[in-house]
Amino acid sequence: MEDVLGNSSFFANSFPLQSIFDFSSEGDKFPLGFMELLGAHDFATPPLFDISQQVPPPLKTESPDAFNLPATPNSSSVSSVSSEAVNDRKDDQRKTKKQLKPKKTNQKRQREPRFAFMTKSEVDHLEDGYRWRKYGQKAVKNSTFPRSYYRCTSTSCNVKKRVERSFTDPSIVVTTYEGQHNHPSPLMSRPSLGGSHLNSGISAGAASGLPMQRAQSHFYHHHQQQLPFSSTWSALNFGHNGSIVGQTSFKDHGLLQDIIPSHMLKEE
DNA sequence: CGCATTTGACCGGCGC
DNA sequence: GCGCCGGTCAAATGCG
Repeated sequence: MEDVLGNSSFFANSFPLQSIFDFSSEGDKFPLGFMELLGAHDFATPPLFDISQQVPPPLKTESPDAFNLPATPNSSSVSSVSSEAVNDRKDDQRKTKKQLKPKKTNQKRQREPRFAFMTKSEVDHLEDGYRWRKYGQKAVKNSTFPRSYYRCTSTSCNVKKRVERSFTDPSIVVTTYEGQHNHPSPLMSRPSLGGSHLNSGISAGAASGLPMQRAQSHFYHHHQQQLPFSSTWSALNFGHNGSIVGQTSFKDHGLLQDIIPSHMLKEE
């Protein structure tokens, strides 16, 4: 499971993404090309394509910056802004659920920043250095494949991810991360996983607590940090025949031209 | 025995 | 107001 990254990486379909996350209404294509989505550019423009389509800007007193880092690595002391909010709400919800006590939280559901990526893989659950527990599975509308919901097993870490196969290309797995790890990867110390590139690459992120967080800001979420993206991704060992679709050269259009539909590129 | 997965039920948000 | 849908819970079950 080492040399999987060479497994024909390319920006395969972009349509599945579009349909899945509906960045924009179908008619309008992307306001930004996929390149921007990947953070290849500095998109200073706000939520043109928030995958969580709900971004309620004025609801909380969170500045975009605060939103950017709901659970900062340093604030792993848990009590950080939005992540905590989510936790509270969930806890509340869980408790009240059985007792049918509908406590109306006035505020809209506050979501963690999310980012998604596509991976060409035969297996659904890709190894990304963290341990995940599956907590749900749902059938996806317009797709024959179910969507699986995972949560980080680390107690204080409420990072979630959902995994589903692309409807249009079953060989592609779409993984959406939500939230940020406030702990280093539990698997990093495992020698078995310690591919050299994994170790070296991920350590930078892990040192700060979260390898994923960097990539996160570069992806679909509209807040961004200037951090090395590709190294992070390559650092992640998406084992099991997995290869990040689009991990490769996004600095120029190269591959993209072949794969991304014209309407994507013409927007630039 | 402890942990992960499965799966049906439940809940809230949203569109009509 | 109602129904649909996405997301989550938690009991039951499986597995190492």
